[in-house]
Amino acid sequence: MTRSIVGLRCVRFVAKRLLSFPRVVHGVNVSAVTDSLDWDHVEPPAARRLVQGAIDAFAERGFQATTTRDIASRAGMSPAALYVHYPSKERLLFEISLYGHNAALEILRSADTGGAPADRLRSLVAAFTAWHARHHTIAHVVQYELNALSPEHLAEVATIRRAISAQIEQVLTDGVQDGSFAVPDLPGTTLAVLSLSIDVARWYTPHRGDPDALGKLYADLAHRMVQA
Amino acid sequence: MTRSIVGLRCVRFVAKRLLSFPRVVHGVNVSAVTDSLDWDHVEPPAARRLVQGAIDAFAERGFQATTTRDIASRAGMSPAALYVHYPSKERLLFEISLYGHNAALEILRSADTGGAPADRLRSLVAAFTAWHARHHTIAHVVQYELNALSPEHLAEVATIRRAISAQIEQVLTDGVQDGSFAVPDLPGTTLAVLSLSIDVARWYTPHRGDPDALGKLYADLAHRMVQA
DNA sequence: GTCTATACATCGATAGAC
DNA sequence: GTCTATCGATGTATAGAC
Repeated sequence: MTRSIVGLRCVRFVAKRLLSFPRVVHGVNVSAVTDSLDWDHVEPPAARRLVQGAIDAFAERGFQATTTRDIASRAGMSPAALYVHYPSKERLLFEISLYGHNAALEILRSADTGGAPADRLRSLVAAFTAWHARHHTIAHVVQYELNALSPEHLAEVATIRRAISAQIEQVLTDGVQDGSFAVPDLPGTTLAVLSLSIDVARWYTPHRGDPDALGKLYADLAHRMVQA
Repeated sequence: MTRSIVGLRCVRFVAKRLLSFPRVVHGVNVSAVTDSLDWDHVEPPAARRLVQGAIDAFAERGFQATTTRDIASRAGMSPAALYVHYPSKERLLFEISLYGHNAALEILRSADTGGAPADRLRSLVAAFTAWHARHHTIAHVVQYELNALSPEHLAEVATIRRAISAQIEQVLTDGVQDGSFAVPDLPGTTLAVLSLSIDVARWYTPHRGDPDALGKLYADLAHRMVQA
């Protein structure tokens, strides 16, 4: 008896998964929109599916317009099941935003391999830009859903954002010091360089070209903005 | 009798206005956030107050998180009164978005006064950037609430957006032609120049400096990005 | 850990008096 | 053209069975 119930449940679950993937919304296939960022650290798999569904939904409609029903449905479960894994919709956003911010910072840090300031800047901008293109879905959530975070959670990601900004500013400072850069307004130019990459998350879609090629172009443009 | 009722209403109305202005939200005074863009063409004044309240609310919380009650309250009227002037919340957004896009395009066109491509580019970028800073509230709505528009309304503003893009691209094309610019990737660089200015609407607040000074800085950076 | 069912609040928009 | 009152839909989150 118990076995048959379990069996029925499994079948039902599989059927639901098959029915819900791929999904077509407004004529556009939005299945597996979530990019290749690793979410393996999220356990159990049901929680991971929720995170991936939430990223897609938040990027597509925005946090406020996304319903918990939508997120749960993308993860192949009922609305109530969401609350077993996350205490609120906002908490789900926070987990995504926090991990996304850390991933972006890590990309920047691992791209800063030393050498001449010009080479470092080019490497940083190329990596940061390509990340925003390649992971445009989560990048969109990271950059444009900040005001949906609670004040406490916002403060936490703001710390990471300051570290990201500091990473760029340091390279510009070094370049000014050794004379390879001419930067009249250091904070303003730092923000402009960041802006260039961040705004990619607003407009990028896969059909707009290769992320690495875009990174190279933007590295070029950023370098020209500051070179002496 | 009739007179006394009218009198009472006027008093009540004035009292409501005094109570609702200035407003403090989350410890921040948000009164008269709406910038100096002319909304004199919106008649009657009640409709104008709705537009101004909606701009502030949309920029502050986003379209989806803004309630019609909030908009009406900022305009000093009841929720129902909104529907006398606008048939829906989305229509209010569309009016704002349409006028904002047209204003931005007009700024660009009037800044393009001829001369050398370098001077034209600097003038365009300075004006477009300063506009996004000075009118950052409506610019935020213009740039970041597009997906809340109906498909038909989105198509209409998209036409204006293409004209804005074309204006920048033309200057770059002219500069390449006369040899003053070196632009390997014309569409990509056009987008990058636009990005720089547009992203201002994401981060700008009045305490971050003078819009015109920012415009000059960005004109400089954009020029350096493309000069031969 | 997932389900069905639902509590409870709030939203966009409407009805009808004045 | 503004109000009060409210409809019907929908949202987040919870209760309790399994």
